[in-house]
Amino acid sequence: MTPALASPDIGRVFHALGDPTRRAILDRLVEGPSSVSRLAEPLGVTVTAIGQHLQVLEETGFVRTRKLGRVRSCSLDLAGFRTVEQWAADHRALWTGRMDRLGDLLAEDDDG
Amino acid sequence: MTPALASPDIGRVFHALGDPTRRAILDRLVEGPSSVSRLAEPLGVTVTAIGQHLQVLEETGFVRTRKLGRVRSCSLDLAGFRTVEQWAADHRALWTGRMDRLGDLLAEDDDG
DNA sequence: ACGATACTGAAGTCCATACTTGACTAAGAT
DNA sequence: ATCTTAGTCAAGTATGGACTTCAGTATCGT
Repeated sequence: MTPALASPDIGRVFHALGDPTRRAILDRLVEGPSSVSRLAEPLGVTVTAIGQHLQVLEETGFVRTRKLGRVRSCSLDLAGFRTVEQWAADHRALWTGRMDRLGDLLAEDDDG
Repeated sequence: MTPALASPDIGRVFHALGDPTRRAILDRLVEGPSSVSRLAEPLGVTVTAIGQHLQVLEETGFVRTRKLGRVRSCSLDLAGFRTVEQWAADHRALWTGRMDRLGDLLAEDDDG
């Protein structure tokens, strides 16, 4: 629904992906949903730290969580991923288009 | 040569894009090459700061610079952009594929 | 030669943030 | 009821990084 450039904060999205622990969480969630403590286990950090990362990942659309009993189940959310893809699509036209035109211009200097 | 997932420092690439000043530099360079001081002017930071950002952007493949006389000419480099696109392509298969299978398995309830 | 311009390097400041600990609540197990 | 497990909240620490100033170096204009 939200059009490409209306993406609220692409900076927060990139910032979220800039952290190795958060990327590790996402890698783990590709395998399927997980609880907070099971996410923490292999990463060598406390569950508190994971909770903080999860908040960032939720706010940026990479993770969705739901609390069932005392366990919080975390799963991938594709919204954040689509934000990145949309950014790439927008900037592909902008960046490569401009670069191609530059190439055209430089190649055409025999055409007065 | 090296396939997608071998990209060593995707973290550095995302970190580079996470900063608003660096994204502003890239936006400016879409218009064409620029000197360091001309990049600094509209951004309200010192040329030293721009120089530091340029180093990050060069190391992550977003900017190429060449020094001509006393002026450093900065232009867009598509390598960094392609790194992001490649990451998106790899994770599209991984993420959406897995999500689709999950959807098949669970026929899950969808909010939203 | 002289001054102005364009940048660079070292060093320091300051704030964001990734992490911790410890006290707490809530839910399941016995 | 009690103990244990799963997670949360509030502070606090500490390291990284975005930025500055100041002192250079090199190049250009006159």
